[in-house]
Amino acid sequence: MEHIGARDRRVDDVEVRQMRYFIAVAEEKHFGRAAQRLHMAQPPLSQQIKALEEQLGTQLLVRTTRKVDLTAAGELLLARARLLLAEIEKLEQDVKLVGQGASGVLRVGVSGTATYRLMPIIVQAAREHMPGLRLSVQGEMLTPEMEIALEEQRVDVAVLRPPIRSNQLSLKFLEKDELVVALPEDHELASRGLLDLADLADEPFIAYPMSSAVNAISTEACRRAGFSPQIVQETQETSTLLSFVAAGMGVALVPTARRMFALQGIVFRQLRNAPAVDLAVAWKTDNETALLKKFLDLFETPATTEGNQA
Amino acid sequence: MEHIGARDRRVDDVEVRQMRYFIAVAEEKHFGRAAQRLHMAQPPLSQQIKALEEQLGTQLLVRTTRKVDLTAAGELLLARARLLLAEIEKLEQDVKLVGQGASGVLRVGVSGTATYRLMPIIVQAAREHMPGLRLSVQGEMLTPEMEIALEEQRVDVAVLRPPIRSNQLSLKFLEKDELVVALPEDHELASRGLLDLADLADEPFIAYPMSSAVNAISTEACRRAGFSPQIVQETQETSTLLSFVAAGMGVALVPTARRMFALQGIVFRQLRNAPAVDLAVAWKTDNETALLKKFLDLFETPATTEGNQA
DNA sequence: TTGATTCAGAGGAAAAAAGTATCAGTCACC
DNA sequence: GGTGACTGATACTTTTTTCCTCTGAATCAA
Repeated sequence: MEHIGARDRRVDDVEVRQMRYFIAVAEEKHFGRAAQRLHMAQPPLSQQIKALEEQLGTQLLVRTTRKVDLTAAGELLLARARLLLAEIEKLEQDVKLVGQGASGVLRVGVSGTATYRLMPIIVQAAREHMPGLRLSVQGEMLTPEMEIALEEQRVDVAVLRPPIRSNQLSLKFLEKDELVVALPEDHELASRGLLDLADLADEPFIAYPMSSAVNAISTEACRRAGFSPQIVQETQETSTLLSFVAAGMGVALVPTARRMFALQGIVFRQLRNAPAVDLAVAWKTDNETALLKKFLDLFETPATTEGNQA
Repeated sequence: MEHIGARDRRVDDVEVRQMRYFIAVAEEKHFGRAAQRLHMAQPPLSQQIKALEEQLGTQLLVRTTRKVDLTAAGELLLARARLLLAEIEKLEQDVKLVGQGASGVLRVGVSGTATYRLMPIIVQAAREHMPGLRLSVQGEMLTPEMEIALEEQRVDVAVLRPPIRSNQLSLKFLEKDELVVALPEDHELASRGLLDLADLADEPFIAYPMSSAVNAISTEACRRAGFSPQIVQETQETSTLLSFVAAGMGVALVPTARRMFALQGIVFRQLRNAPAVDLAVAWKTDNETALLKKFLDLFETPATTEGNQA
């Protein structure tokens, strides 16, 4: 005899068409209207639904001549079938796109805070517009690291904070992020809405490493505000940095994080005349891959505020 | 005339049957054998594949009379169609279960170690407080995987290790697990009761993948202890990981496992100032099913140690 | 060149789906 | 309580789709 793989069944398969039919009926709660919506007559629709119920061995609808209702199983099927159809449509699109030649792998480096805020957006956009593209993301990097990685072609694109030293790289400005103050929630300054940098003159600071752009800007801003920050702890990872703040070890200046970590024990407060750091996307100028170009195009759409990017 | 909703298309729909056919051909790389496997003749199979290609407007296969190969689009379709079919089968099962009187089905994703320790407790609690609920559990997953699965609603709840990037998800803190050292029982350090991380500086490490939270925390902790772990083997499954340790290939850091594997050949040792990883339950914020709410309530009862969760 | 192998096409048979006509149950309303 | 309007199911026919058999064209090995 012959072994029949479970994958190769035939007859009693639920088909996409049946799911569409079921969704229509479930949504309209009315065979007639559903049939109309599907541009078909009512009897074959009834038949298909009945067949579906038989295939699943389960009653999906409670029919009276007066109205149609969903059983629990029907509700489940409705919810999941909708998702499934959406997935199938997405798959169709993706296959078409890949058929038209969008595919490959890009290695992306991302700087500290952008890892959590911007990167998911980028990944999402890439998924949408460049399906088949694999992104290999390395987060929580510092600008100098990324410069070297770009030059050595260990990454293809980097989301970093200018300025950069290298002249082999190209930059595209993305946005300007104001720095905000991260405070332990029980800190006395936490009760105030808007702070001056000078208010922090005597506070212990948790800071990014010296080589980071955020640190450079922060230190410079403090100097102008008339004090030199007392750094008690230095750390590269934003998540770690914020844990230190939560633990009450000090305060920190971090780039605006609109919907950042709902981190317990931390509050964010705005600064008057807040210093700001730029965010830009960088790539090696002589890298002229079609894939890279298309990826960079993803950054075009949002109103690319042409700010200064030094 | 009449507006046709995008959901209600007809003719050019990709059907489940076609996907099955395509998978067979793609796997066999041979129309004849695929047809045999599908219990049909070869010509109709060719026709269906051709029709599929036309519907997608994309070439999926490169045929010579000598062999069949996949295009990039074909590879994509193969991978995704497999997943899709698996989901459809799962859906069928779930609908049947609910039809037979289960009050509902929740799909749960669970991260590595929690699979063995916490999951049985959860399942037990669910059985007790929500009889009729069927849990469909997928274990040994990584946080990024689960995030995507939650967003795409392929799972309803996930037990994962923060941090998460997505902002569509909600989190509820569960517990903090200290990392312990897993050692081969004949290891020289096994004779000591409490270890320092620095003791492991020269040991070969078996580690979870880079994208896992445990790996991130471990690596960071080692860095602080003044060394960079030498990773000789990477693996996703805790059971596999521990087998490597048992085989004497190296040591590993794993989350506390009170009643973990009584795996022969392994001993666990505590660490001084042990790093810890959080465990949380996550769900898609806009999923407001009654079933999900009730399930989440199960996590309320234990004295929810309010720790900070970076 | 010949034979074996493999995929595609043509035309007819079988199966599935859709259409038409009709029936039977329920409810609103007089 | 009877009547008519409305709704979904059934019976049967027509149309469409899928599948099968037979055959042909292309490729490769000997």
